[in-house]
Amino acid sequence: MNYKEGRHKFIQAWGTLGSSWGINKVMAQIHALLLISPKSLTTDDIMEELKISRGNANMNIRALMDWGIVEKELIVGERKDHYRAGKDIWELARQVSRERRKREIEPILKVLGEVQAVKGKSDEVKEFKTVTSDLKDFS
Amino acid sequence: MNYKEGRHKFIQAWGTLGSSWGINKVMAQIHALLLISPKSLTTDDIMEELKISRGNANMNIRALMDWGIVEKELIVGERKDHYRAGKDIWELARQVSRERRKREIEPILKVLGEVQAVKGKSDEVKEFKTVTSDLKDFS
DNA sequence: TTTTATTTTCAATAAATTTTGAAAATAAAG
DNA sequence: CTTTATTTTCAAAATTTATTGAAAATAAAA
Repeated sequence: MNYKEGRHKFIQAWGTLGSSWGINKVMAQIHALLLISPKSLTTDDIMEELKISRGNANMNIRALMDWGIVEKELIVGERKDHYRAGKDIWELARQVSRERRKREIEPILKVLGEVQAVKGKSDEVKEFKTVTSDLKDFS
Repeated sequence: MNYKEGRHKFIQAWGTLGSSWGINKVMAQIHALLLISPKSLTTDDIMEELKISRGNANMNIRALMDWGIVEKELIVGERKDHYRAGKDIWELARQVSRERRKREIEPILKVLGEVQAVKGKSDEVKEFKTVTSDLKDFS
């Protein structure tokens, strides 16, 4: 297999994986591209490689930076911004899990806490409190 | 807070959480409803509670059964099928993680294995092989 | 077998999400 | 300050995904 084929295959697969985990496909693809790139890339590099518009590229790069998994790199003598992704997979996993906790787990924990205040002693209410409490402990 | 409010709040929150993890909102809501229900429920119960169509209910119940986290329960003397969800949260987590591995992780592992066959010894190729190999090990 | 109840399917529709592209904003160079 | 390069924004369009509802299929009862 040549490099171009392999790269394409990997980027596509990473995009698909992202989709099924609630991450925008292009966002995952940009991340894949930066991950395997030895050099940092410009918005134009990314647009060209993934055949996407400037707006799309810009928004998804921004989202990756908000997630803390892509950074701007200043290259002296260059006008355009360059971007790169950290190569440490464990650190990546740690950061993604930190962000998902903050964005998605904490809100549900809040709800699970709130609904403990439900009044009543019917079977329905007992089951409800048991399950929501178990979920809270589990998280 | 009364039971109805609490239940509604929990079901909504569980649906939202599902969405952001790539699980259909209604599928997550049906699961939430069955989780907190002391008795097994019929398709009509679910339709009424979540205000969804029969087709939608049916398809998502089926999907939950395919995931192995909801089961049919036969009630003697009743025509309609009844459904229930397991209450053990750890077992639930184990089952979800087993299914996601099978459906989503295994395909990407396959790709990561395949792309190791890329030929070349440029920096690009070296970086590509290092990163994809690290990802494979990590998974 | 015929009738009635229930479940399943799936084309059409609706809703949600993503993508584009061009204008506005910002930043650097002349 | 003016011009040019670059980035950002966002309404409109395109695409993807979810939902409906009615017909077909299946299963139980009469």
